[in-house]
Amino acid sequence: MAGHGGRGRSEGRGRSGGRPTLEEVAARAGVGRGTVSRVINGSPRVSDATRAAVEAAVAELGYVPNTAARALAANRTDAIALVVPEPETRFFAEPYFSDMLRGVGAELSDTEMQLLLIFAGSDRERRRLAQYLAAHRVDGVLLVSVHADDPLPDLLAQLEIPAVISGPRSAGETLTSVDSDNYGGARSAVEHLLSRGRRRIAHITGRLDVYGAQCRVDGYREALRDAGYGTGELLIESGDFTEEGGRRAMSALLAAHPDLDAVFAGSDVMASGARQVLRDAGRRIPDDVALVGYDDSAIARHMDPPLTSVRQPIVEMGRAMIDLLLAEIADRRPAPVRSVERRHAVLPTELVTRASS
Amino acid sequence: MAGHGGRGRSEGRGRSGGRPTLEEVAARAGVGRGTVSRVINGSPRVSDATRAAVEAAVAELGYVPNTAARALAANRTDAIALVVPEPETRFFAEPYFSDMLRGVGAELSDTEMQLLLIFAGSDRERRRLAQYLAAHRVDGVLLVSVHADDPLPDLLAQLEIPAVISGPRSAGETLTSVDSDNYGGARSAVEHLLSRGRRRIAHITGRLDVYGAQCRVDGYREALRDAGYGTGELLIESGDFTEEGGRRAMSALLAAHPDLDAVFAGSDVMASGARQVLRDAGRRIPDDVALVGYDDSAIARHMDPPLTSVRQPIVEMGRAMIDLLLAEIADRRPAPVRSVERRHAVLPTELVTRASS
DNA sequence: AGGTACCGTGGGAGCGCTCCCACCGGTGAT
DNA sequence: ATCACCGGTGGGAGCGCTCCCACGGTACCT
Repeated sequence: MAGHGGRGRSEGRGRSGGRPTLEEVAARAGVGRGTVSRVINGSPRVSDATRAAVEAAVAELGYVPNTAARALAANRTDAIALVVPEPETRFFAEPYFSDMLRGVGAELSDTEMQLLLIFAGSDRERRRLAQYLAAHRVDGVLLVSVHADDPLPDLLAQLEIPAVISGPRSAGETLTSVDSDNYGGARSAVEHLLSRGRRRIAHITGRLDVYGAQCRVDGYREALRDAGYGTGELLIESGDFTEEGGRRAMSALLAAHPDLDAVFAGSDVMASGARQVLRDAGRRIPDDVALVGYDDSAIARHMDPPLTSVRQPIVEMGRAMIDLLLAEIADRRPAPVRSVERRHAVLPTELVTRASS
Repeated sequence: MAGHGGRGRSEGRGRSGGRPTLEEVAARAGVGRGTVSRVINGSPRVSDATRAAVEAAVAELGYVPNTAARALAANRTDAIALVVPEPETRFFAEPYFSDMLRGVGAELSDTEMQLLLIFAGSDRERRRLAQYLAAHRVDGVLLVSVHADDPLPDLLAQLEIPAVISGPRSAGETLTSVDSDNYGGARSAVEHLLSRGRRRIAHITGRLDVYGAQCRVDGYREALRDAGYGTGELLIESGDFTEEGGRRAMSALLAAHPDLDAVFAGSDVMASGARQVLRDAGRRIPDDVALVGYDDSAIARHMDPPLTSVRQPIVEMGRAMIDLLLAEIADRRPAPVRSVERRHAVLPTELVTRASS
C-alpha cells in the first residue's frame, strides 16, 4: 500500500511494509533474477539444488508474484471471462447458468486462471463489456446463450481474443464451440416414443432461428424416416420456446391431426404449455397422448405427470468449454495463428424417462 | 497479442497490430506523455484546448489504457471482490445473494471499478482466496454472510486490505460494516402484534452466536418491556435458523405456554417450522396464534396463510457497502491511515403485513 | 589437443503507465 | 523594473516482471 511509482522512493528500499520482489528473493537465494523467474514459472531448465534454494527463499520471504508486473511484461492476464448476455435475474433464475458455472469453476480450479463473471444484459453493460474487451483485460472469453444476431462474436474475432461459444449459432460456426447433441437427443426421444408403441408422433419446435432447435427438428425427422415414415407423415408445428407458443402449437396440431398419440416438444416449457391444451381437450397423459420434453429442467420433475425429458450435460459442457479455451489460448501464445481449424465439441444427451411417456 | 517484453521488438514500432500507447497518443496530439495521462485521468490541471486535442487523438487512435501498466505504476487494480464464504449452490439458492449482487452492481456501474465474484466455500477455495488476497489483486473486499469464527476478516486486516462486512460479527465489529436494523425490525414486528391485540407473544430466536439474531432478541425484549411487560413474561426459545429448529422451539413453547397467542420467529424458515407444529396442535393461524417471520423471503409469500415478515433492504445494503468500501479505498490512498474510526451503516427494515397476523 | 554442443545461469532491456520535479510564460505585488 | 507566484506542461525515473542474449562450465566428439 505504501510505495508508489516515481522517484520518490529511491532512498533505501526498506524491508518492512512493502511486499518482497523477485529481486529480493534472488538476493536471498544467492541467484539471479532470471533464475527465480524460471523457478516461479516452473521452467525445467533449473538444477534441483538451485530450485530448492529459491523455493526456500520464496517461503521465508512470503513472496507472492506481482500480477500486474507479470501481466505487463508477458502481455497476458491469466484471467478469462464468462460473458452472460442476459440480465442478472435470468442468470439466477435458470439452473442452466448455475450448472455451467459449476463445470467451469471445477475445471478451472486446477489452474492459475481467474474467472470473471460479466453480465451484458443492458446496452450500458454491453458498452462496458466492449470497453473491457478492447482493453484486453482477459486472455479469453466464454460465451453462453448468445442470440443469432449478437455482434459480440464478431467483436471478439476482430480483437483476436480467443473465445468459445456454447450453442453454436449455425452449422458453420466460426468460433470454437461446445454443444450438446441436439440431433441425437431428439432422435432418442422419438425412438423412445416409437419403442413405446406410439405411431402418430408430433413435434413442437423451438424458434427455428436457433441452431439447436433446428437440429432437434432434424433428429425428429430422421428418426421417423429411418422408421419408415414418409415426409408427408411428419407432424411439425413451430413454437418459440415459450409456454404460450407451446399452447398455440399444440392447439394447431390437435386440430389438424386429432389422431396423434405422442408429442415431442423442443423444450420443457413448451411441453408444459402443450400439456395444458391436451388436458383441456380431454386427452389423458400418457394414456391417450405421450409427452416428452427437452432440457430436463425443474419443470419436468414437477409436472403432473412428471415429464420425460432430454437432459443436456451442462456441467460437462462447462468443463469442455474451459478445455477448449485454454487450448486455444495456449495455441495462440507462440504464433498468432497456428491451428486455424476450429474445434467443435458435441456432448451426448441422456433421455430421462418419467411417467409422461 | 503480438509484441512481448524484451528487446525483440526494438525495430520500428509499426502502427498495425499493436494497441496504441500513451506515447503515441501524445505524439499525435502534439503534447507530452504527462499531459495525456492527466486528461485520461480527468485531472483539472489541463487547459481546455489541450484537453480537446488529446481527446481527439484518443478517439482517432482508439486508445484504451493498458490496465496492467497502470496497475503496476499506480499500485492499484481498480477491482474489488465480493467474497461469498459459501458453496456456489447456496449462492444460487438464496435470493439474498442475488439481491446483494444487484445492489452492488448498480452502485458500481458508475465507476471504473470491476467486480469479482469469489466463492470460498471449500477449504481449497479458501486457500486460493488467501493467495489471491496476498497478491493484492483487488483494492478492496466485500464480505457477506461471514460466520463468527471466520479467520477471513483478520487476514484482511493483516494484509491491510480495505473491507466492508455485511452483518457485523458483534457490537464491536472492527471492520466497516453494513447491517439492517435488526433491533428495530424485531421491535416493529412485536409492536405490530401488540397493536393487533396479542398479549402473549413468544419469540423463536436464531443462532445466538449470530449478532443479528441477538439484536432481534433485544428488539423483542425491549418492545415488550416498553409495553409494560416484566422480564418474567418473556417467552423466548432458541432455534438455529433451520426449519427443524423452528419446529423444536415451537413445540417447547407450546408445551410451556399453551396460552400464547402470537409467535415472532427470527427467520421465515423457522416460522415455517413453527407453523407445522402449530397446525399439528390444532391452532389456527392467525385466529388462535398470529405468526410473524423475518427476511420476507419467497417462503413468506408462499406460506399458507401468507406470512407477515420483516423485510431487509438487501439491495440498498449492497449499495451502501460499495459506498463505504470506495470511501475507505479513497481514504487510504494518500496516507496509509487517516480516519481510523470505522463506519457502520444501519439501514431500516420494513414490516410486510400479510394474512398470518 | 582442439572443437562443438549444450546446460544452467546472470542480467540488460523493455512492457506502458503514473508520479513528480523542473521549467515555461504570464500575472500581480513590491 | 524586479521578484515571487501559479497554472499549465514536458519528460525522467521507476513500478516488478518476462524475455532473451551472452557467458562459463562440463561432456563428448574428432
